[in-house]
Amino acid sequence: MKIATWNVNGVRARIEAIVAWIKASNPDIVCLQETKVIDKEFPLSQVEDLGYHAVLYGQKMFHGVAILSKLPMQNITYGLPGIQDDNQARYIEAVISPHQQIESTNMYNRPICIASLYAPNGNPIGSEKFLYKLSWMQHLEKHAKSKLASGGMFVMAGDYNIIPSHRDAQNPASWEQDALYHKSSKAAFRRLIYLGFVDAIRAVTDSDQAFTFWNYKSDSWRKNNGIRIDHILLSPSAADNLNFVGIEDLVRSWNKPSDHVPLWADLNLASCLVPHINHRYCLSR
DNA sequence: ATGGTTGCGTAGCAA
Repeated sequence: MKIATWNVNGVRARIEAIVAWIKASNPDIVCLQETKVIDKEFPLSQVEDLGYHAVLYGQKMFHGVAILSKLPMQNITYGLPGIQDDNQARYIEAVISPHQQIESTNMYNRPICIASLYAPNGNPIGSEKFLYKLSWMQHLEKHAKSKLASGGMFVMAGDYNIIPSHRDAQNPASWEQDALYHKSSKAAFRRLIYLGFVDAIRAVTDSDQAFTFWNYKSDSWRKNNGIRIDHILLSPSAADNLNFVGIEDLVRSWNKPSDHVPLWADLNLASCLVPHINHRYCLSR
């Protein structure tokens, strides 16, 4: 199961590129961020024509997240749990794989929970926006901890707006006064890792060139002045089934690109098949 | 570089 994430910077401006990329990449699940559109104006028919279901959590002008999936989705959560009176559409979560029986066996697929998130940018440092970024990350940590407690497969994909380490920027020094690279931001990301998540990219490479974002300004793409701020975090049971990880960086060279590129992780869910349990006593870990 | 670019929506903010 190929799970992709892409901050598209405006789904209406990007729909042609999204359709072309989906046809080329054929993901099973797509987490979108910065759709910048209310739900009724989302270009739904164009993704449905490609065979995807969609769940949407958008708002006017800013932010906005969505999940597209070839399989139907259940138990949708709109907004990051625990944030009161949040007026920013930055989180949506859905459960996929409805315990389908595999043909002519008694094996079933385990459900997998997918989150599409768009964490706050937080600039400038010291502002209300910065405090909101750190607060939002605290709520994410709390929610993620409760999700891990179940032991089920959980994948958090999206734009975290955090550069985790010096390896994740072409020019780390230029980010030192930026909220994306502030020590409190990096600490918030590490706390997610400490919970037990696996950073999908770092499971497969130590490369210092694994960027997902290049600023529109100052010719950043041509100079490869990039950063890695889009991440796929895998719960332990999801990470156990990780096959491949990829960054579709060439999408950045397309006409009218987003400033972010798609990132994906492929899980071998065939190895996640579980027998249908009929026993009276069933031990879980 | 107190800048540089893009999307949304049509001024100026957010990134």
